[in-house]
Amino acid sequence: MALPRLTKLELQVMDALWSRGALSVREIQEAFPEKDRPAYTTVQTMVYRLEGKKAIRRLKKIGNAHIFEASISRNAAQRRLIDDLLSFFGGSPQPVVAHLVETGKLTLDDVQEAEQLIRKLSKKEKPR
Amino acid sequence: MALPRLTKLELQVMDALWSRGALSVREIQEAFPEKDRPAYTTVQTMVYRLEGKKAIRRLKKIGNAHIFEASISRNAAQRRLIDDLLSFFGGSPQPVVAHLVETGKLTLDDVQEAEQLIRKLSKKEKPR
DNA sequence: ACGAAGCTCCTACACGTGTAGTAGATATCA
DNA sequence: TGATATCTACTACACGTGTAGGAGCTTCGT
Repeated sequence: MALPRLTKLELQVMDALWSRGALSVREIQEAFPEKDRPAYTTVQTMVYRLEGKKAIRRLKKIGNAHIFEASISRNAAQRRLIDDLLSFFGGSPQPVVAHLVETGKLTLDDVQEAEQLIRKLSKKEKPR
Repeated sequence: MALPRLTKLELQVMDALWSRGALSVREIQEAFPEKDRPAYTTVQTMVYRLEGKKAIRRLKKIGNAHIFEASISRNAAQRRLIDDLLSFFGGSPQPVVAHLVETGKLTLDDVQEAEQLIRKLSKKEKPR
C-alpha cells in the first residue's frame, strides 16, 4: 500500500492540506467551496479514512483539535492517477496525448513547451 | 447520462466488444486472460449492468444466447476517462503532459509526433 | 423424446465510498 | 464554575462494484 488509491473526495481533502499546509478538520471543511460543502462529520470521516490509508497523519494537537498534515506528496498522488489512466491505454501515453490534441485541449504552444522541458531534462540527466 | 462512468471491469468487457465486435456473454468471458478470468456469472452481471447504463445493447439472439454489441464508442469512453482525470488537474492538460515527460514516459519522438498531428489537424480545420 | 450442456434471470453478499447523526469529552467565556 | 461551543470517536446507512450461486428455460445430440 505504498501509494493508496484516493477517491475524488479524498483528493479534495488532500488538496486542502497540500495547498494550505497542516489543518484541523474544521479548516479542511472550510476549504471546500461554500456551495456544496460537505457536513463537518463527512469531512471528518474522510480524514479518518485517509489516516487509515496513511495518506495523512496527525501532526499535533491544538486545544482539543487534532492538526493533520499530508504524508503523501501531491506529486506522488498525481503520478498514481496518471498511471491508473495509462494502464487502460496499455501503459502507453501516446493515445492520451493524441486524444488531448484531437479534442483541442493541447495546443501547439503546450507541445512545444513540453519539448523544451524534455531537452532541458535530458541535458541534466545525460552528462554524467 | 450521455456518457456513463465505466469501471475497470466494465471497461474490460467493453474492450472485448470493441476489439472483437458483437459477442455473447461466454465469448466475452473467454476474451479475458485465462489467468484470473472471472466466473461466467460475474461477466454476465457486468453485461447486465452495462446494458442498464446503455453502454451496450442486445443485437440479436443466436440459439438461446443473446449477442451484445457496444453502443458507446471506444473513443467516447476514452475521452470520458481523460476528462475525468483532467478535472483533477483543474481541467488543464499541461500538468499531465509535464508528468508524463518527467517520468520519462513521453519521449522527444512522441512529442514531435504530437506536434505533427497538431499541424495536420489545423490545416484541415482552419482553411474554410 | 429425453438427458446433458448451456444460457438467462434473479438473488445475495462483502467491501468501498459518500453522507451524516449522536454521545460524550474538552475547552472557553462570562 | 457553570453554560456554551467545539471536537472526537463511534455508528449507521444507501449506493456502486466485484464476485458468484441457484433455479429454471432452451437447445442439441442421440
